[in-house]
Amino acid sequence: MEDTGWRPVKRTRTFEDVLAQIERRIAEDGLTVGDRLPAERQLAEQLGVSRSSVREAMRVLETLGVVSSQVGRGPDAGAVLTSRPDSALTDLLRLHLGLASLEMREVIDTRHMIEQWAAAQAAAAGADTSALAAALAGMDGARTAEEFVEHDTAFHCAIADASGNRLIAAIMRSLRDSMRRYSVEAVQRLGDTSILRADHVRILEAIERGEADEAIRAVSEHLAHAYPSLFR
Amino acid sequence: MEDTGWRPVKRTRTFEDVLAQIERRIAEDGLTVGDRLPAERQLAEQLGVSRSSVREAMRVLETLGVVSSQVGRGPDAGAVLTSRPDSALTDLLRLHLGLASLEMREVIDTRHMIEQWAAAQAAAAGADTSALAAALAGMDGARTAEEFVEHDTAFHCAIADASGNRLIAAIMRSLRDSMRRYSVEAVQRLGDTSILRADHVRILEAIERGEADEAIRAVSEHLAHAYPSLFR
DNA sequence: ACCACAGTATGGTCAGACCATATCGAACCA
DNA sequence: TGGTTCGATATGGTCTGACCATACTGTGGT
Repeated sequence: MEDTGWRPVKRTRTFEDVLAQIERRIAEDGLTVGDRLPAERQLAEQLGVSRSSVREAMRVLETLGVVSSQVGRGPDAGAVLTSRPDSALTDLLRLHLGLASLEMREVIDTRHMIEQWAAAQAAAAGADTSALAAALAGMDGARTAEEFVEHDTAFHCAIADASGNRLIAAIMRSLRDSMRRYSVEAVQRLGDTSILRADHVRILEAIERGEADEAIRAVSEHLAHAYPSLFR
Repeated sequence: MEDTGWRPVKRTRTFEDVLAQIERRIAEDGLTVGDRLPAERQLAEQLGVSRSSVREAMRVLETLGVVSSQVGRGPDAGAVLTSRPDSALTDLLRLHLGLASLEMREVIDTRHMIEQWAAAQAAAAGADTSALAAALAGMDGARTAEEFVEHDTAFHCAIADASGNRLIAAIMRSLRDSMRRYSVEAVQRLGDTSILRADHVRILEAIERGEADEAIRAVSEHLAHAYPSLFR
């Protein structure tokens, strides 16, 4: 017997339909950050699906950092459109590192690339360096490796922020978050952080003076100092 | 009356607990790609939660590209650990672009950065260029802008693959996916693709000859040709 | 050795209930 | 008039239990 009809190669799950509908509404209605989505029950009725399916779609959107759900009542309750790609990227990196489908080496190389680029951009753009100086001061006051790394992270994320590219900045934050433990160990192994401090000052001054090439060199040498075992 | 106890500042939802438990088991049991998670009902019973909560956790893991669920019965059924960060990143970018919380300019600048780096790495590592050549041939045979862009994407992703860094490669694929429509329009506006072809050949040869600096220059000039409106 | 078919484990979906939380609003009191 | 209290209500969070669709498993017959 001949089979004239098509069989769908890939089933479409209900929550995927819901996702598509929500995405369509975002595009068509021009929704943006701060706007509210309909309530779960309402959305379920509108789309003719169960609330469970709507909830699964919400979970996806929340995971991707696109909505944030609050309970209760009032203007702030419900699912609100947000823009938090950072935690999504952080979760992504952490889980894939945990699965050993990514290696720390790859994360650090990526960070190296981003940081050079961001420092050069910041220098070329004559970016504000007050956040960098503040982080530097924080490192000077740090009394544990954890504290030091916290402010060190702030310093390097501030460079990414200064580049003016929000995607780069988000990736940078996620990279730093996911390698935090590793960084603490690296600082503890290093013991003396005075070399790192000199590197930071050099980076800061290069950006302040608008010297992009020098900023790139400074970043590169800084990473070689911080993670000597990874550089050939 | 004094309140001696702490009130949790942030409620913990059940599915977040489930996520943490699954992540812990992945780490403790050393689970990796290809291993199976317990069935939803079984997991729910083990953790003392409802199946709904387990399912919401699964949806999150699936969104992050860490598990893949198949229905049915047998060794391939159920939730299997995978490593597909690409679609997660693609969804992330697409949604945030849709919310106007990211601009195409930022995506293209990021691509510029990655591509320079990847080309330099590939050149320095003496990477295999057969995939690049194949993509080049595909572009020559393309008869529509869509077809051209498809092979063009393959070419540039092959550069990222050749860098040997899977994180970079995944980001590259996502960037290209999310800017696909934009690329097609750019090619249509351009009309003649012979300049792009010359650029591609130049990039390919630079990588083959191991000339990292020339590869960087070639990539940079190529992007300036492809998106003239974005370059100062 | 092959094939047909019932059994079963799996995810997918639904309906309906109840809970916790936060606001709103009306009634009440000063 | 102003404030306070407290019930109503809208929201997400969770659970239960059912049923469906799918795809393998095993059994029994040929």
